[in-house]
Amino acid sequence: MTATPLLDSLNDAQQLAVSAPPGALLVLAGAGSGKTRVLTHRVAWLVQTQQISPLAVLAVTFTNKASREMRGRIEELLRMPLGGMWMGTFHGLCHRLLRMHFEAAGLPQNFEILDSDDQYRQIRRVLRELSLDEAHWPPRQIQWAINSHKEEGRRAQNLPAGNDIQQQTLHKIYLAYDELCRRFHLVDFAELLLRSLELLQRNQTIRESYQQRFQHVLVDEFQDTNAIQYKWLRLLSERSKNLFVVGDDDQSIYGWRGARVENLLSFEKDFPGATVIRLEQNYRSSGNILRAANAVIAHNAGRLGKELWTTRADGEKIRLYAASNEIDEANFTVASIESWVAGGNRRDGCAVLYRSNAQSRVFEEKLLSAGMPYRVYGGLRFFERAEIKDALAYLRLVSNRDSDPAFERVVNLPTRGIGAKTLEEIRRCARAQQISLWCAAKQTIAADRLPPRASAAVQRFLEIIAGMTAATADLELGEITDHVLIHSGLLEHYRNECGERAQGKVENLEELVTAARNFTPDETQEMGTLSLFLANAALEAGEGQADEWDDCVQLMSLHSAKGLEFPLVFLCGMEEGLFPHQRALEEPGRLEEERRLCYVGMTRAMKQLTICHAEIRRLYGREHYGQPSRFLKEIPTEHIEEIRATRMARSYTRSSGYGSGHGMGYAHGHASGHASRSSKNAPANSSLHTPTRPATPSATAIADPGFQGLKPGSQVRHQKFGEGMVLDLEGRGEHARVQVNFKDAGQKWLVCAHANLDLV
DNA sequence: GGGTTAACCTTTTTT
DNA sequence: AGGTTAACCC
Repeated sequence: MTATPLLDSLNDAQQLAVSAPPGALLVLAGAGSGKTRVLTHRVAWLVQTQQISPLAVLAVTFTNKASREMRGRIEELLRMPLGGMWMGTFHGLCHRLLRMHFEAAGLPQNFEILDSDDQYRQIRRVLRELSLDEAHWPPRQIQWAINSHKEEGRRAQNLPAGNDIQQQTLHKIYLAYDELCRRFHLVDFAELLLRSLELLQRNQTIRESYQQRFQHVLVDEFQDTNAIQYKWLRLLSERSKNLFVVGDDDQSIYGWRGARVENLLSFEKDFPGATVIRLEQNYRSSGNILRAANAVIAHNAGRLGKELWTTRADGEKIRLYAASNEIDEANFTVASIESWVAGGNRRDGCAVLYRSNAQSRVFEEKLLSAGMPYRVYGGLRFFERAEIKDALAYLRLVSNRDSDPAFERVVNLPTRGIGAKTLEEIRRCARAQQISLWCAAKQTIAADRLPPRASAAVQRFLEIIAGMTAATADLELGEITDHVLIHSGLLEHYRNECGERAQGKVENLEELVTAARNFTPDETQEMGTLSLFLANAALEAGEGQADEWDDCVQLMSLHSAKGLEFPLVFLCGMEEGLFPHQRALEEPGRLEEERRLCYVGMTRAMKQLTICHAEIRRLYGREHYGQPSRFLKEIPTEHIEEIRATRMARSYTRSSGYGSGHGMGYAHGHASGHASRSSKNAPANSSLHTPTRPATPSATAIADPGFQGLKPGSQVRHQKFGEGMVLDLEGRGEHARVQVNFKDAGQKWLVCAHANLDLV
């Protein structure tokens, strides 16, 4: 028994962390080691035993979901509501700061949040205004570049103009974009963070009041923080020095979007005297799974170092299945799930994990034909759907007519005779006088610069908006939304659209009214409920799928799986080029992140982990010969059991929809399968399929004279590049190409007809 | 203004 | 391959 019941249910390391004395503290929390428990108990402990007011605590997470869950759990522990405690995502908290101190932050009170889609549109608008060709200046890349700058804290004004024309133009676009945002009161996601940081940096009074208020700052998923988030945290905890961060360098999988593991790796250096506590006891996975995951992650260099252990039994070995293609892979997976469910287990205990979302389709098809309910994570979320964004745009105009993004979006939706010409005229007027599109539209009509028809159409649009504003002034949010949907003509527009999708859109719009009716702002401010609703829609896009099925198989990318756990996990598509992803192989330093992703995937599994790879995979209309992922070779063989397909269960051709699966037809191999595992390096030689592979298109390609008898695994010599191994083949005849990994020259695609390759 | 065709892109995702 | 988006034509 410990001093407080809060600590009773914790292990030694967890107790140490939860009851640590004030100061900087890093909890290195391995997968499944009770990270969330430590965070929630820490807050509860501070409040309960240290007489810290919840108002003096700042707790930061990365997702709204995590934040909600954490709040709920702490409230449960304390048996009291945490009402005024500052707890939320970085973006949510920064937004709150900016709303409260908009003036000091140099923002108008009615600033609007741009989500990435809105931001993309604005960038295109800037490109248009600068007369830059989108083909040469891809908006996506510009968006990425601008966000990277902001996330590193670099303002356009402070950037050097750059040496080459590329950099100079980018700089020009960045400047113009920021100017546009300033002019129209727009704040993008990165801007929320940067602006908030600058507010604290520049305004001493505000800074000190928050530094004084927040006696304890706690951060979840610290390995995912980017440069400004880290600065923001340091600044806020500068006075109290109580920064409690929880993270796992081995689960850092968002480096590609600006997250800096370095923040975690150098924590002890940045905070001299900081305590580091390791949580290494894993409560999730059985021994085989855990040791295999440990072995894989051990291949990474530059780790803080951690080795998970468990008191659990070894459990089942990791099942390894070499599928002939992605269809076979899906059939096998579905069959396995079927027998698991037949054994009385829940479907939602099964997860199919993959590297890229494109892989989900085959699984969906097979699950569908097996009559197995499933749920795919990822994809468009509620507030990101086009029809919802249309409706929100109307609401935005009602709340603030000067919102240009909203104006652009719905001025002619449903179509009301306002075409590109008319719009261009209005835009020109707006640009020339630095006024909003709304004002420009008014002026354009007044100045009689439009043909009568167009003029009348614009006039009608302005009246619709003005009419809605007047009519909804005294209504509740739900009724406002309802009114706007009807009087904008939007609902009618989607009702008239035919097809299944249109019906879903109408349903979504109706759901929006429900969402609006149920919306209760969690902060009472001078801002109208409508504005808060709109800000909330941008910050919290809602669940990926509207209807959450009760008990269904879970399909998701490895990234989405972080933080979750399932008794039964399938890790699919474990092939070189797919996982680790080709793009990751091309960029230096990305391989380790892929390995961490693999580690994350493996450690999701509690009872049984199945890893699949396919010898041939059709992806984006091409067929690829994938060698088994290098990560497989990093798993000690004693943790692996190979599953072999009996001939009958195998789906050899793509067209046969054979083998919807009956949980039969797969034979369990034993540890003796090591020899054949190593043979997977040269899949074409595997005795399993070579003799019986029929003339699939790919097999034809191999027999094609263009390939001169090359196949994956062949050793070849090139006059210039030297020796190498064939990785992949595609196309046929004179267009046939071959991918070779040369010892010295690296990976290259060559046209067979010209390459003059010699078989070694 | 609506419907059709052609070009395009396709890692991972939250806010 | 497949889906979306942009240009294009009536």
